[in-house]
Amino acid sequence: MARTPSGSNAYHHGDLRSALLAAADSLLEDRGVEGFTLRECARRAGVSHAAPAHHFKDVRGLLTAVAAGAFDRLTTSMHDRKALAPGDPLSQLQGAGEGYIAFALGEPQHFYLMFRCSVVNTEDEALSASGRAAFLELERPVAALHAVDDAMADANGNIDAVLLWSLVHGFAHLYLDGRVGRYSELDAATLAERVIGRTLTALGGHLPAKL
Amino acid sequence: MARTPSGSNAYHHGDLRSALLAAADSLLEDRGVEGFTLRECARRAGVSHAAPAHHFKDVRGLLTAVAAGAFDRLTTSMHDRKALAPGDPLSQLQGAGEGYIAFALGEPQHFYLMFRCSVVNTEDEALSASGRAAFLELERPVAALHAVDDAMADANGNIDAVLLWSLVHGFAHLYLDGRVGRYSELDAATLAERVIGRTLTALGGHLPAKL
DNA sequence: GAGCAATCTTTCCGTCGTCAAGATAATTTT
DNA sequence: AAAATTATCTTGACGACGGAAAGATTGCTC
Repeated sequence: MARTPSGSNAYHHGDLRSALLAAADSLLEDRGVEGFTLRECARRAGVSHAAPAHHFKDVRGLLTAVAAGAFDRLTTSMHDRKALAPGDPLSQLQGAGEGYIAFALGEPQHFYLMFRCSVVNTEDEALSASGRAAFLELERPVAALHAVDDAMADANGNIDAVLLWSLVHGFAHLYLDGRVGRYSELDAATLAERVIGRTLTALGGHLPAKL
Repeated sequence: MARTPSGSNAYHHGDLRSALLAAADSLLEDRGVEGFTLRECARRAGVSHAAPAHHFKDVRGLLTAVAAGAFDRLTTSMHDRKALAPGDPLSQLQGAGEGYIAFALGEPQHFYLMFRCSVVNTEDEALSASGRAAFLELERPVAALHAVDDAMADANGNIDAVLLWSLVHGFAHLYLDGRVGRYSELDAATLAERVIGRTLTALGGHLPAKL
């Protein structure tokens, strides 16, 4: 198993599946989703253009696997930021949001891919599992916040999760498109930190009544 | 000028540019950005596959024009909603946000296209003008809100515009991806209304100090 | 060691975007 | 009004793409 140490075997690469995923990652980073090509991916892996079909049904299958891996890294990014933050729900939410945006800015092409449902097999088991895991990182602190304040939970149900998720998701997309940069001299991370912070303090200061 | 009334002239369609734009609109709606094809577009316009080149440099040029038109309709959608709302800045913002999302849900494929910078010529003059006009519909009420409350303007600068824009943009994308539907039995419009409403009341109730 | 399954290559097909060259219609010039 | 010019559209070609089919090679199983 593992890879054949016999140098360059024309046949039976040994771990072509992993090699293709690595090639796909670098190709995606270089050319973006639109410039992604199955044949170029095979070329980078040093293999014929029909080889990937034996490991992934088609280009969609390959990109689906790439997207699943990216979701896992998104989860990690959010998780890491939360670990550095204080334990209260608001700080945890701030960390999760910043982690979300940090991943998007760090791997823009992967981030695009993950939400391009027409390019990816949304019914894939691994992909949807990784997707759910990622968003749990954001939803758990929201639930914790509501647990602290029952009135808020009753009044707003799961609105807040959707709200914060929309916020960081939209910010990431708009910033990557270069549509918010000119609005501020702040760098992306600082701007994101303030946008999330302002939202959370507003929501947090809005616990009672008022709606 | 205008179109030749002489029925089906093989040559000199008369208004092929408009016909191609119409064909592109319907094709985009049917197949999405990924399924969009210049040849199929020409087919729908009843013209050879090389004809579009005389009116649009390439497929990117055609899609750029389509995107510009879509931005104009986005502007209209926001403008119309604001016209129906009360005149106070918060209500205007609520209307603009709902109009933004209403457009996205009504023309999802066009909405996708507008923000797919790798498929569109972002340096196109008409496109960027239409884009700026659309976002002004959202930014003007924010400025009005800050004019009412100077302290807020000083403290938050243009953060609020980025915040609200990110919110509606992210919500639209996530809802279209089917990622927020299962979180609520509410239909999209109602959910959007509540998300925006909750954000605005939180921000509005957060005028003084607190940061 | 023989058969079998998995893996990879080669070849082929239809479609794509773009280019070049030719044909036709409208416009301008003379 | 006729000729020349320009704009518009078609046809045909090219290379690149994704995918399918068939053949070659290797590793696994019995």
